[in-house]
Amino acid sequence: MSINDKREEIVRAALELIAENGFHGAPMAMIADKAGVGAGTIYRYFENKDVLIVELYKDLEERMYPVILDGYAPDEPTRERFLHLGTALLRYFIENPLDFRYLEQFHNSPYGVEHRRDKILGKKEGINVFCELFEDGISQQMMKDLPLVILFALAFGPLLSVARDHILGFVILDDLLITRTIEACWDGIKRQSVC
Amino acid sequence: MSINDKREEIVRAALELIAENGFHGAPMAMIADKAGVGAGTIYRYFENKDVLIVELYKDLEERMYPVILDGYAPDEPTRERFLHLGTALLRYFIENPLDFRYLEQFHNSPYGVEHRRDKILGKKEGINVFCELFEDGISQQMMKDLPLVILFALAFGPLLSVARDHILGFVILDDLLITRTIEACWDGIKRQSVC
DNA sequence: ATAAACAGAATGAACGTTCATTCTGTTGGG
DNA sequence: CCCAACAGAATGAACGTTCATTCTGTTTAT
Repeated sequence: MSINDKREEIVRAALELIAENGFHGAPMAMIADKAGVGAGTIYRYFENKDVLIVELYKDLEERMYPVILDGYAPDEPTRERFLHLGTALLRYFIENPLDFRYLEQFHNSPYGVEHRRDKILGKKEGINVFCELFEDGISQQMMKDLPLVILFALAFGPLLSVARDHILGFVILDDLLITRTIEACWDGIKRQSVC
Repeated sequence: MSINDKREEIVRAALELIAENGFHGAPMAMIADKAGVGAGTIYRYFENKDVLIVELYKDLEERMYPVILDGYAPDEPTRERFLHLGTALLRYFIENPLDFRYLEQFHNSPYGVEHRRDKILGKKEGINVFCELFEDGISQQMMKDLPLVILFALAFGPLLSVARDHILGFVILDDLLITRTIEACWDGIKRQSVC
């Protein structure tokens, strides 16, 4: 097994165990076992458990963004761009339930809050596509004039909920249902025309 | 201190510590300390930590429902009923951040998933008001004809997100913003008229 | 006086991390 | 071409800490 394979195995094992059992249901010894390495070996690749957890998060983000942005055309109309991103994101979560569960665990932990604070205050890259989209939408008067965080909540809150429901088996999302859900999210953020 | 006071103190201490630090940042000894009782005393009131956690959850639910249902008129139009419930819920979370944080911790833990499964499959009471509202809305063709879980996600997903953002200080929700957010949620679930 | 309620010390299981040792592959002198 | 010497990767038993829970002696109420 090459060096990269070994790191890869550790990361994969950690992802699986943490996604399924949470941070505290994934002792280092168990991760080592599942990865097929000795307990001490993990520490040759990651300084400690916290570092492993954060690195794994970064890995996931890097894997995710290209997939979501695949086929994304910044010159399409706002609505189409939103539907593209929303659909891609929801599909990614459904097709990669381990990734989704891990991201949830991470976001609901102290790591996640810290990370979130950095992103919102310090404007890290990555979510920029989303920010731009929303800022465009507002300035074109296509979207409601609400603070960005609220637009994010309206757009992605439901998305996370339905992804979780699907993964836990509370609903089965087929293509039609995915489309209709994302369109409903759009209805939430779009400026309602007077009828 | 009467017997009920002592139980009350334990529950309050547990709520505070778990809401702020998570289940694993709230050791029994610390809860005992904060409650002003001995560590062993907790076990006179709760068989073990799990029982304490679940009982605390039930306490919160019982405290919450009356507040949210206060002033709720089942004969009002669907839209008004939805705005009432949504606003009341969001307000409750904002005014009781400890309760909110605890509920989040709970829902994102194995306890919560279990509980959720029971509710959705076994139809426990409590969320019935919400179910009725959505079923009404669908049959009156006021709401989109989507599975209940998805309507729930569209309605409450954003609500949880903004509550969290407010509590973490990422946004400050005043009365106007609360109203506009809930109205946006309504836009998400309501049937869009053709323009 | 008695028994229930209580506090906090004691207990043992579980965990993250360390480190002395083993294993593995590479180098270089003959 | 061979193998002795070596480097550093890998290992897992052992350590110290933390925690839920239990035990024990004391206090309190009746």
